[in-house]
Amino acid sequence: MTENPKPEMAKAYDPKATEERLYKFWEENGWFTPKIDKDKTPYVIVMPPPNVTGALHVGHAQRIGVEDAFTRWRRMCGDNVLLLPGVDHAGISGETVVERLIWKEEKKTKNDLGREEFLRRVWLWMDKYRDVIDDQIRALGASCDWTRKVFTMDPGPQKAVRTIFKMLFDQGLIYKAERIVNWCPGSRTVISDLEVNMVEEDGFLWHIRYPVKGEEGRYITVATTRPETMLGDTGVAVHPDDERYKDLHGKMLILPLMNREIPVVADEGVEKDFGTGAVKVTPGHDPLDFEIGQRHNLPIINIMNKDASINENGGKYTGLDRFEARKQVVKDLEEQGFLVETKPYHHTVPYSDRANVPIEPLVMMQWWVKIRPLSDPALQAAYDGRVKFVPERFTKVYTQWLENIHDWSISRQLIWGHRIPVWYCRNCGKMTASAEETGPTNCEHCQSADIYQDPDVLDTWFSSGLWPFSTLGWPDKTEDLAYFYPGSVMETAYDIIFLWVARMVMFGIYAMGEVPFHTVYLSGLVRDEKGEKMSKMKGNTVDPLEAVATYGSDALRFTLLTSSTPGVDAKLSPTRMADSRNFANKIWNATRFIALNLPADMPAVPPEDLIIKVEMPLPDRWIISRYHTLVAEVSRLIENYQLGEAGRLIYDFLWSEFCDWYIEASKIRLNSGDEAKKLATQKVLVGVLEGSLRLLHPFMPFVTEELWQNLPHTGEALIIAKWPTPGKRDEEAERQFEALQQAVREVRNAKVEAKVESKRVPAIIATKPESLTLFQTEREILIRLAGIEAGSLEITDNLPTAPAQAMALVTNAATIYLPLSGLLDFEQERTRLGKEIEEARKEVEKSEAMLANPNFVERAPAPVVGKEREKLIAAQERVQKLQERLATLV
RNA sequence: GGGCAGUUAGCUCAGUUGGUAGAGCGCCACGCUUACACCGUGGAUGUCACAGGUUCGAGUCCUGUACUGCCCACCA
Repeated sequence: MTENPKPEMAKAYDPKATEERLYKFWEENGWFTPKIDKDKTPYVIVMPPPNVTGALHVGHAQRIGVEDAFTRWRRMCGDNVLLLPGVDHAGISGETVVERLIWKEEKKTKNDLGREEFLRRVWLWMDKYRDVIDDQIRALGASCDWTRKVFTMDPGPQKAVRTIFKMLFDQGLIYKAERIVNWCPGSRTVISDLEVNMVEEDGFLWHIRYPVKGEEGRYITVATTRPETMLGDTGVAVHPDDERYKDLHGKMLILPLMNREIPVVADEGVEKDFGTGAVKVTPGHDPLDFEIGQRHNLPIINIMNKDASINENGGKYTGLDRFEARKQVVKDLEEQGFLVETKPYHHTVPYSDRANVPIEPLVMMQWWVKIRPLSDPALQAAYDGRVKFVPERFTKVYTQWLENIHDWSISRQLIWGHRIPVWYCRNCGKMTASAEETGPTNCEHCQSADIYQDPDVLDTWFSSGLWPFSTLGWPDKTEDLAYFYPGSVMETAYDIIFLWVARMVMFGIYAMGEVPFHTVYLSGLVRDEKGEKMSKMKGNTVDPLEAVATYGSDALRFTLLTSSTPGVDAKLSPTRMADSRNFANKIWNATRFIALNLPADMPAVPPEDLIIKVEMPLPDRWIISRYHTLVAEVSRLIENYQLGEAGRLIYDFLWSEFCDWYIEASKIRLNSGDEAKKLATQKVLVGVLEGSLRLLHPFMPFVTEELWQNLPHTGEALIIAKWPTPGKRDEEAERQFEALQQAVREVRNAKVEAKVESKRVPAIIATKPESLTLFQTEREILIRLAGIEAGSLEITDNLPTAPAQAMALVTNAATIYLPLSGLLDFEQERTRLGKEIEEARKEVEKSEAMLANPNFVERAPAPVVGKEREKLIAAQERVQKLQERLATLV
């Protein structure tokens, strides 16, 4: 194994000094790379491949943190774990990035270069940049198997794409059709419905009148938000039942500006109550109009070029940009008296998610996936629970979308991407699909060699949908595929359930006959401090590498994991990251304290050796018991995907219980001079800390590994240490220690309240008989932690007369007198006791009321009622003792 | 138009089988106790958005309302 050179422990934790070294240590020892082993259970998370074109943002950091936390947890549980990394070629944005670069440097377009040359350039760019984000993933500590890293344009995934395309094509599930599609004039390609955003805008609703042919002075007034499209109008539609227009059905209108005759048609799709009740029909440029046109056999006139300028069908407007044309059309209509009115109108406009410009609906021939045969099984998988969502509510989001799904347009008019593996025959005109890398040599129908390939490429999400199995070698029957498919958990953000998750399920079932993962864990979005979505344009992004540099990788990860709940957006604040950094430093110093004083031959204390024995000192029994509780809780929470809550529990345990109480208490025995006691204590210190570090490792991999290496241990590394199993608790010890804690807190509190200057105060403790032994045995804890003057401390269960010049502190197990001779202000003490009595009385009243309710006593579970009775008795005793004391102060 | 979340201490948020509200930060007061000032000790602050209901008991379940955010949807 590769050695991990460890320096002396510094006074504060320095992430920079450890992170890179440990990552290398883990990776070089092969712990990220699972070996196929039939006797072990595989656990697989295929990482969502980030786009090559962008650096990682904190959202990625969060997801990678979640993925790696589950991965590390299962690895420690003994599973054969694979976290598979990859990169996506990012279709449109990949192409755009390179286009811009070439334009900037050479003032050339991709058309100037030609397909082959442009592709060559893209590949050059990709080869240079596709490994850049690897370093970021490493910096975040992801324990992924780099030997299996995949790029969506690698030969494997390329083959997978061609293969599934051919399968679907041959079965008629991929087809070509002319339909109205979303054309993005910015990217000059078709995009799918999911890539269209509806953006609210203030626009206008223009009312235009169309003269009725042959009826001088009669018009139909239509309303439109896009007057320029009238150039392509081939009809006007009204509702069949609309009395206003009934006599006009079938009549002809004269289209203004174009002087074309267009018919009035009656169609159910028109809303009578909206606008004027009459709709201009532009089948070439509007989805609804397209349908109406189909129903009434209206001609389709395309008036736009690919860049959304008006084409030769636009009369005098030919060559104008669509927005220029709009102005001009409105102006002309107004001048010619056709414009009735212009109303301001707030509406939604479809924008291209890719280029951030309004899309243009166009009628075009494109490739489609006939989706129902794929979506129905994917739907079924969610219905019957073969695919579960965390949180559960997203199941409905998923199913509702699939229930209403439309065919998927998969062709893109781009160069960069998976090219459609279909060849056209110039001889017979038929199509040949092929999965071969080189394509077919002849038309499969007429054997002609005169064939050429479709120029388009596929939607990026087409290849992404194959990711869970294309990464493992499909369609080849590889060992990886047989062993690691299906995966376990798919972790991603909820905004790509449709774009990605649904398609993986569809393709997974189609190609493999089995769902690609049993659980979909959905992270929320990470927002900035104000709760706004982070984006480069707003400039409010947090660079994970900067956060890592400032606070450390563990701090960033711990913050992201503990400040969020699955599926809920989280705000990232620097103070939270500082908290987490402080936590890392806290456990660093706790370990430093423990490790510093250990004997050289100190044996390892594995968690399974943490067994409570009756002869152990109380603090040992207490902390071990608390530790076992923690193990059980944390394990349960992680199994239920509640990483945040699990992380918080570990934080509280280590900071509050282990550091503040156990370590402080342990100092007594460490300094006692008794070597046997010292060693016994050290064993518990080491054992509990080591076990807790195991629990914390998935959350803070770097510090925990580093600290673990500094403690006595068996095994090579924490990353491959065994996940602890909970042992037996000792509830009696927990109760006793709590009694001690209560006493200590009371004294500390009293000292502050009475403004005692001296560090140590005298005390007399009158215990209940059953607590006498406890207080006597743990005398040193009281002295040290509460700050009691050792020489004066008297512990008895038989105190004939209470000291007069003393504060009296009443706990459940004892009354503690602090004889502050001369310092005690009687008036103040009476007031204090009065307040305490009042508080205790309130408790008594509350409990009494509950217990007086027969319904509560009869119907509530026995333990709940019992607990309430105990509370009542304790409170009553408290009131009584406080009153007695108050009486003596008169 | 349909759907889904959120609304808890000054701030950021936890609170998953309904048992009577927590953490961190911030604030106030102390404190260099030989691991840690990236620290320790103590303290203050909440009709858990609002209105009903179910229940012995509701921050937690049901109904409705308000505000905020998100998703889906072919009203020109």
